[in-house]
Amino acid sequence: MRILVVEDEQGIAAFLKQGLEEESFAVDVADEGKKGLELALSGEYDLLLLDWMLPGLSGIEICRQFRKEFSETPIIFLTAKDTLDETVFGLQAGANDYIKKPFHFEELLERVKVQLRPKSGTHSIFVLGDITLNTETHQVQRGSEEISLTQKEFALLEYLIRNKGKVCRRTRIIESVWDIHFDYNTGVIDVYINALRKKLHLSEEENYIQTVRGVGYIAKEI
Amino acid sequence: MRILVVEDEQGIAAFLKQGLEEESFAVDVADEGKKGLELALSGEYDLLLLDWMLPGLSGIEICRQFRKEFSETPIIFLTAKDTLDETVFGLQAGANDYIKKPFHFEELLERVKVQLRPKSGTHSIFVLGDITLNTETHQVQRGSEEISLTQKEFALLEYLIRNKGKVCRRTRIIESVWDIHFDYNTGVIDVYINALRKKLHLSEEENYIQTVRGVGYIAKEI
DNA sequence: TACCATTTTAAGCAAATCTTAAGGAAGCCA
DNA sequence: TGGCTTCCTTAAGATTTGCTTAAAATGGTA
Repeated sequence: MRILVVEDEQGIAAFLKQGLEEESFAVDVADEGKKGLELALSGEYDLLLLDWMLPGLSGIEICRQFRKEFSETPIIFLTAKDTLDETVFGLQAGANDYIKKPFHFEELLERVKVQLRPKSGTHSIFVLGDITLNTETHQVQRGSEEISLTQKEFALLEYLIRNKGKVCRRTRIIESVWDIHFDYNTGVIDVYINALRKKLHLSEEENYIQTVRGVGYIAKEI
Repeated sequence: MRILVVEDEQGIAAFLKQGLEEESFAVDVADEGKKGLELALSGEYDLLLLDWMLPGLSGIEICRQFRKEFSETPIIFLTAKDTLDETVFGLQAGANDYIKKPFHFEELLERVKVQLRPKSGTHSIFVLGDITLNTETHQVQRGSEEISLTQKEFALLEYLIRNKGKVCRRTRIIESVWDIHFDYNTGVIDVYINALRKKLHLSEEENYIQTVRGVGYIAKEI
């Protein structure tokens, strides 16, 4: 799941980025309105977090313009206390929710998940064959055996399982898991796929993670 | 735990009643606004589930009136998609959460539990293996040995044990225990984890507080 | 004010993790 | 089959992260 944060206050932006990334979202930050809209319109994001007051373009203006192109992507506003009354306009402009500053991260996360749920089903347990992945406890099991994965391994496996049955293209993987949007001529994915297959003891017959030559990989029940 | 459901659609009401009763809640249903408010004001309920659109009194009106008498009892709204924008007013009127229709029962249950947690979780003694933590007396014991902790140490341990079995991400910890809601760049957590492990004499085998690299820590029975 | 316990910062070290690179294997097409 | 591309595998170097310790800052109290 990719989230765009448009926020000019460095501290808040960094805090959001880190917190959301710990919840295994891929997060990009724009510190200014025009840049924010530009990124948003790329259509790569599953959710937008917009500050209300922004240099360049205001949050509400971004919201309006963005809604012309994308009607589904949820938008959440971050509003300061003294502009709270105006949030009605934000909701009229197509926002889905708003959060008062200062906010608790937990609350924000809740709301983010609420917005994303109908789309992705933010259940914390994912299953692939006899493999289970729990985002709450950060545990992975194969049958009854507990598998210890590193951060990146975990993120990659989560991405694959979330997209179970669909081909995951290398570009998308590198974007979502590594947050790299350019120049992805690197072999990291291969290395990590290899590590996953090893740690999960995947054999020829139990090939839950199959390679699609020239395209990417696919996680499949067999 | 008693729950009042105010909902005019028979099907949904029955569905909720059965589901919640299976979770061993005591559930009453009102199919109309006035009756709902009347029952609610009896003060017998630990939580209210209010439909947004109701014959008689609207959900939001019930919410407002009810809040005048009971400021603590949590209220959750059930809102249809097309009235979603208005839920803001619900939250302003004193609701604690809202759920979009159609919803998954599991999701609703989760939210109900979240709302009831602060009340039901008033147990003052928490246990982790042979460690006990008493929030009332502010005492911690390992076996029969009394462990003397500082405030922060205590708060951190309490947070970890309250979330026993779940990964506690660093951002969350810093929020809940240190009350820092913006970018942090500090090693305090490490220092305090270290202090806890020392004071509790945690060894390799009795590793009740495990680190989840790149994410945070997890308190675990072994 | 001066003392003490507590909290926070800082820094060096160790270890896990991430990335790169390179040689070999396997798939694809003429 | 031969040549090309893509993928697998491994290992070494680079980077990040967490542990530990000590010293500095903070805050309460006599």
